[in-house]
Parts: sequence; structure tokens; C-alpha cells
Amino acid sequence: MKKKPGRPSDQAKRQAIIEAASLRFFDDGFAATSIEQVAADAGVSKVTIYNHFGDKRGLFTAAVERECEKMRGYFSIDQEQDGNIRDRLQSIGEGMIAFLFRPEMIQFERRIAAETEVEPAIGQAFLKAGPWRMKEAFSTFLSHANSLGELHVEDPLLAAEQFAALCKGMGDLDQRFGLDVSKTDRSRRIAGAVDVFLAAYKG
Amino acid sequence: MKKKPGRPSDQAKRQAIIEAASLRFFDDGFAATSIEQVAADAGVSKVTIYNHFGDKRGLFTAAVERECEKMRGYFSIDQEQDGNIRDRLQSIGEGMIAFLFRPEMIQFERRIAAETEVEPAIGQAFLKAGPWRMKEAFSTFLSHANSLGELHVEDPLLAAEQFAALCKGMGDLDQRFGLDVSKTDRSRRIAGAVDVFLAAYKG
DNA sequence: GTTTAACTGAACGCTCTCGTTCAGTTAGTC
DNA sequence: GACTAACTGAACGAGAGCGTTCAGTTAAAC
Repeated sequence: MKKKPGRPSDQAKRQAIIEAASLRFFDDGFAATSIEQVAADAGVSKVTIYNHFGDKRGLFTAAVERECEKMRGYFSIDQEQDGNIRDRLQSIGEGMIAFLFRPEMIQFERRIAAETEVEPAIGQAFLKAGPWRMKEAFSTFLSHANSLGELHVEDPLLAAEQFAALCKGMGDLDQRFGLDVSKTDRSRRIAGAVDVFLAAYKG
Repeated sequence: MKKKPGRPSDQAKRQAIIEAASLRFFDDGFAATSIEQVAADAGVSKVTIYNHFGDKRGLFTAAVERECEKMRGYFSIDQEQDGNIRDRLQSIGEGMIAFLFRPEMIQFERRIAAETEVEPAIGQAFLKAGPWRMKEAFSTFLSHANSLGELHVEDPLLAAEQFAALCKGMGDLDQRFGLDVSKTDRSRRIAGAVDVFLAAYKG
């Protein structure tokens, strides 16, 4: 199997390159990032990057994959929490917003959206790793609450979307277009989301 | 007042430049657009562009302003429609989504978001001309419905955000990341939005 | 030790676009 | 017609970054 002769490729270097590339790409953007800069950051020769990833797009794709991989770890909603349904919704909403409104996340989404134009697969990969995964996780939570009679939800996937959307409100727009959303604004939206959601779905 | 000697600057050319620049900038992006291309499109010399707008950013800013100006015309919600409140909400939701989910709008938002990083004022200008304006308009509609007793809304601005967010659901993400959202998906979300909204706010 | 292939550093060709310069033309005002 | 300033076309300088090449070094396998 592994009877490849010659010096083996250095996986630690490969990882260092992807790491450095992620930082640059998602901080500065695809066009504004130079391969030479990434090489310098990773402590590696430029040629090594081309050997590993072929070209700039190849490197970007690898960086996106790694970032999506990271993201997959984040979504898990405890099905068996205690506290009443109202409090649980509240805390789930807070967690979601805290996660989504981080500046790095906003920035990352901007980059992905921009590159989706030229490479639609990138957008899809992000959707699967992020939003859709979150929606699935939350909708199973809702199904569970439904079967316990705490909620009365007929379409858990739709309801999951609705709750997430209510929590964001128009705050995601403010964030994307450069404004900070204060803690109190976030709380107001989340509280309002819980109110509306329960008014519609209380069991 | 207007006693400027010499050949007057050609306002028709100026408009043609902005027009051409808008197309290129919002189709291809800021970096990918070359001044020479814009000059060719507008049937104008490159020097003329520099005389009018100083540099590339100046031209971009002018294009954004023009586009925001256009957008301001679009938001008006008839306060005195007939039909019950349910039908009116439905049709407002449909109008909103049809407007927001146009590919040109998605594209425009991507560009603005990208440039907001380097020029925060651009993001603010967009928010004021677009989302905030829409929110205002819809919230006065809600206030009106409230005073008629059709709805019971205590915080019209929050409720306006909620309705808009419910209509979008996660469809705006799908759009931004390269997927088409089908007519039926949109309708399902809008219908769901009306249901939830009325459950919470029916007078 | 020999072989094979990954890595390095530096240099190079290439292309692209911004922004400028300049001589010459054109469109209005006095 | 004289004046002034906007416009044109073409050329240029300058910088940046991609991707390649090459001679030389290093790390593993046999």
C-alpha cells in the first residue's frame, strides 16, 4: 500500500498552509490574499503550496472545507434539558444568536457568499455544514417537545426556520452591513421570538 | 452664479458613466471591474471618468448612491387596502419576498456587504435606503391595523421585523448561497408566516 | 550508500489595471 | 473670432501577484 519511494510529503506543513490560508482568506478576502503571504505565514516555500493545492482556488477550497468541518462540531441541542419550554427556547435562541453574530462568522459568510458566484459548490457545502445542519438539529428538538405535548408543531422544519428567523429579526442585516447589534437589542428580539413562537405553537 | 467660462461638463455623459459602472460593479464586483471597461461601455474616455469621480472608489460610491436612490422609490404599503387582515398580510409578504429575492438584489447585497468592510458608510447608506425604510413603512401599516383593532401590536417595529423575518425564513440563506428557492417554498413560508403572526397578534 | 521525491529560495515571464501625462479637438461663453 | 475648459486617444510608469523554472538540499525507503 504505502510503498511510495522517496521523501514523503509533510502533512504538518500541509496543515500549517491550510491554517494560514484560512486566516488570510477569511480576514482579507480571496483576491486580497497573496500566495506569497500565505507561504510566509505558514513558514513554507511558495512552490510547496502549488505542489499541494495546484492553484489558488484549490487552496481556497481546501480552506473552506476545513472551516466547514470545524463548524459541524458546533450543533448539538440537548434534548433532555430541564426547565420549562419557554426557558429552553430562550436559551437555545441565545446560543444561536451568539454563535451566528460573531464577527468571524459574519466575515466568513461574506466570503462564502462572494465566492459562491464563481463556484456554486462552495455555497452548497456551507449550507449543508451550517444552516441546514442547525435547522435539522432544532427541528428534532421541536419534534421531541411535540411528542411530549409541550408544543403543538405540525411542520417541525418550517417551525425551526421560523424560530431562527424570529431570533435574528433584522439584526443579521445590521451585522452584515457593518453595525454592531447591542446585547439589549439581541435580548429584545429573542424574547419577542419566544413570545410569538409560543403564541403560535404552545401545546 | 453660472458664469463659468469654458465648455460645460456633460451631464449626460456623467449619467452614462454611472449607469455603466453600476452594471459592471454589481454584476462583476468592485475588483473585477476595470475603469477602461466602464469607459468603453459608457462611450467615454477614461480620463473623463477620472475628471468626474477622482478615482475608482469615488465612482463606486456614486454608483451605490444612485442604486440606493432607485430603491427608495419601491417601498410604499397601501394603508387603505380592502380585504381582511389575513389576505393583506399575505399579499404584503408576497410583495416583499418577490422584491428581496430577485437575483439582482441578492447580487447587490453581496457587493454592498463586501465593500462595507472597507467603507462602513456604504453599508449604512444601504440599510437606511432599504431594510430600515421597509421596516418603517410596514410598522406604520401595523400601527394602523392596531388602531383599527384588527391586530393587537404593542411594539410595531419589533413586529415588523418579525413578520419580514418569518417570510424570509431561511430562504434568504439559500438564495445568498446560490440556490434557487421555488415558488412553492416561498408560498409555504409566507403562509406559515401569516399563520404564526396572526396567532401572536390577532386583535 | 543509493534512489526517489518533497522541499527551498530566488529569479523570471506574464498579464492586468490603476492612475497620469500630453497634444490635439470640441463645445460652449463674451 | 477669442477664450476657456471639458473631452479624446494613445502612450506610459508603476506595482502587484500568479504560476513556473531550476539548481540545490533534505528526508525517507531499500
